[in-house]
Amino acid sequence: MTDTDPDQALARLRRFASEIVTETELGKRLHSAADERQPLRVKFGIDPTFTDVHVGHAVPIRVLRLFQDLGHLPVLILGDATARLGDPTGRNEQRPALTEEQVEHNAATYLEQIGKVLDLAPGRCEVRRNSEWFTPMGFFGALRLLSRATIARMLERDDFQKRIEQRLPIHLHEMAYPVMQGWDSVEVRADVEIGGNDQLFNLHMGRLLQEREGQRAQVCLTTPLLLGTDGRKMSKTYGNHVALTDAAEQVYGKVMSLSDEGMADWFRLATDIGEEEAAALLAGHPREAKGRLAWELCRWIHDQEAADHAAAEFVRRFKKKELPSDIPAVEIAAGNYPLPNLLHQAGLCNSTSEARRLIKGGGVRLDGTVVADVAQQVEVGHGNAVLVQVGKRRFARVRPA
RNA sequence: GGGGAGAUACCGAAGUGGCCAAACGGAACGGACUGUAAAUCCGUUGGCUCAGCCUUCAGAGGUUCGAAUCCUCUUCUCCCCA
Repeated sequence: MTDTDPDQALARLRRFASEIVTETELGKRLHSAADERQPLRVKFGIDPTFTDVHVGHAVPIRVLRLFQDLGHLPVLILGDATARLGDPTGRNEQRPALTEEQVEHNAATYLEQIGKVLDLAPGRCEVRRNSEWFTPMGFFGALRLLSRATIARMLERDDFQKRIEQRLPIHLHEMAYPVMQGWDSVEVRADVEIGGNDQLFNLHMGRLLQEREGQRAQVCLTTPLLLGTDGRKMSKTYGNHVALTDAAEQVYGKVMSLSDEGMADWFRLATDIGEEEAAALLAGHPREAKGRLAWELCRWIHDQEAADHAAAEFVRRFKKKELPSDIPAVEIAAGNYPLPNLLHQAGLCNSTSEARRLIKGGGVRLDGTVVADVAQQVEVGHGNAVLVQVGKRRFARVRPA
């Protein structure tokens, strides 16, 4: 335990909270934890359904980090059991089932990435997998657990409600999801659970189940959902996410294409910049503010050097409209190619048809000049690398293999 | 167990014998304008040896000169009744 004043701790946590159930209760627990020198057990669960953790996921993890810095104990739950089922939250269809191998692989990559935000050292953090208790539970154990929730309660969730209205299938096992997540809280005796604000229902389920088990119901702290590059909720499914595995240039570029409206949230949730400084930045030119934001994100996900480089590269490419300094080289068999085929072979387009369309649309440059002729022949021979550009972001130097 | 409706391209959704590679909308991509923002405007959106050809409308068969459209079976979903 650190000696941070509990009231101060609460104030710092509030920055990330969209809702706290209840704030009074959280305050009390922070106080009693300090008095008894007994860290709070702060739970956060993440299902290893994909290979990348993105910045949106990282928000609750940052809250976990904050709790950790305040001397509390994060309990990170890798939902290897729940991942195989799939969280129906916000879904209008069932998720595909994952195999055990996929889940294991994803779990490993998740831990590595989460380690960038949270100190995972034993003693500083507890990492659990929920297969630990769900596997031995057995069918009847599972039924006993499910008997604690009702259909009516589940139907309060509007994602289920919508699916019913739209006459989409809802499978029984999908209803099990919130109950499983709630049971995790019972198993780890969570004092607090963190989650995105779309998780509120699931977090409440944890309270309910804990009470039935005679435990003190956890405090729920939800964080606002970070919006992705297209203004929708950040999600891998939408492809609008900034991943913790993205290269610095990608991170910088993606952040720069955020909408202005979303910026304030990003400053608050994804950086450590203080409120006043953030307000000052936001009052200035949005481009400057966004540049700072992009730089901060790069520094966080990579390091300062990478951030500086990404910033310089960005200016070079989009302000001065120069070519990027590192254009990937692509080798293909030497020969004379019709332009569409060249683009396809070099991997810049998915098909020659797509290449033709882009050429007709004026989106293709050869050695810096727009080429609108579909029939253009390009010689790929010894010594002469051809600089090919498709749109604003796809570049390659094509040379013979 | 019985009855009814349905499965169309990335998604939503028209089409119900030839004029359908398939309306429309969303999304995406390219172009213009910019701050690689948003908004707006224009274009594109199955593949190819590209003014022509080839493969698509849940899957497998069938009818027909010709099928996304009709018939049979299969798989999946929704609704109603038991």
